Amino acid sequence: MMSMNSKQPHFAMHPTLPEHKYPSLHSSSEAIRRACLPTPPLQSNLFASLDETLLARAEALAAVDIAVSQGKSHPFKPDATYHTMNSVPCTSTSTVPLAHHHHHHHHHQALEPGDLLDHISSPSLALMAGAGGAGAAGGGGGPGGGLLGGSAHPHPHMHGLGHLSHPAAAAAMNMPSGLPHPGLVAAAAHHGAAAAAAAAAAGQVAAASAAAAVVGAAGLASICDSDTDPRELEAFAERFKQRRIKLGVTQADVGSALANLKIPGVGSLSQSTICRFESLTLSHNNMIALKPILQAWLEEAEGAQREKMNKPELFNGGEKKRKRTSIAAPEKRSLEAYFAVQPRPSSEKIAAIAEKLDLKKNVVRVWFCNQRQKQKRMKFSATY
DNA sequence: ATGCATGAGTA
DNA sequence: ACTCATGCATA
Repeated sequence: MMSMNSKQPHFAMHPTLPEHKYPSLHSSSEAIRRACLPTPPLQSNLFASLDETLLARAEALAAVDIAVSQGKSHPFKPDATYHTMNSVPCTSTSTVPLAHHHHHHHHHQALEPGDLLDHISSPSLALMAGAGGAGAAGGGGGPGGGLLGGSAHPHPHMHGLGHLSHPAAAAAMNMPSGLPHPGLVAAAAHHGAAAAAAAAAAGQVAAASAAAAVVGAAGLASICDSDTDPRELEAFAERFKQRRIKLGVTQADVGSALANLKIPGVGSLSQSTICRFESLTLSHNNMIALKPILQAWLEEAEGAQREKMNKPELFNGGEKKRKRTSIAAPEKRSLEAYFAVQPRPSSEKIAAIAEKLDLKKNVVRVWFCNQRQKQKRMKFSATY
């Protein structure tokens, strides 16, 4: 009832970063991408009118899939696992069997910050938080290792970066003309002040200052064209990974060590995010936002390493685990079929699909959201 | 490495 | 209700 809630992941204490940097390179790619992926008005209209037909077709396919798979190997509902979170009761037409609330907990996986943090004057230790521990790169050992978030509280969620590039992305995506305002954007990209101004104009004041702070404090290079060049990003990602490995630190280690950089507005990141950065499976803007930070860490870590090596600290951790919903292959194929005809189904359609597939509406909705996000990932941007 | 999920900020 | 950045859990 009063579940204080286990661990709301994000805290988002700070807003976004307003970097509207639009190198011609980038914008054109984005424009192209947008022109291709999203359904043009024409198609939209078609769907609007033929929607039922198409949907029916997709459903038919889905139905077949389901029938087949059910006959083969799909005796139970895919909803087997359901996370505890407050995943909304979902008025799902599905009977909502029983979401076993396995309640929350408080991640106390972190070690005693007070003790350690008090001593982390030495960069090596701080920057390499838990290095040598988990083999995240090998298979996952998540951040369970330890989060020395700059924050002293139990929640390991200290997204420092927050939504660094929201505005930029949003602006980009919402710019139907394809080519936004290169001038303004470009300028913003080159000057912190300009960026702030531009952001302010856009209504992202806080974000602007945050961005400026980040750049300044870290001594990170200002956002330049080269930073937005996909090829540069790719090259950096590769260099980063190699040097990271050379340092003997895992992706998870890097993520937690970021908090020790003490860059205003920058907290720790997960192994997932570091992994995605290295594999370019993040949005273009996300890559651009993270690059300077990871670069700063890399430099610090390398400097600290040759300076001195430290003794390992122990951390513990370990608490609750939430379950992850797993959508069975047949259902997934059906969803893909629907997605093909309508990437953005209405709430009603989502509900209908959910019912047909015997999945919770929320699960279906999220699946579509994630599917859309996937299309936008750098790797497959096909912009270059 | 990736699938499913949360949440802030927006529209 | 969506987008985006991110994360936990897991293959």
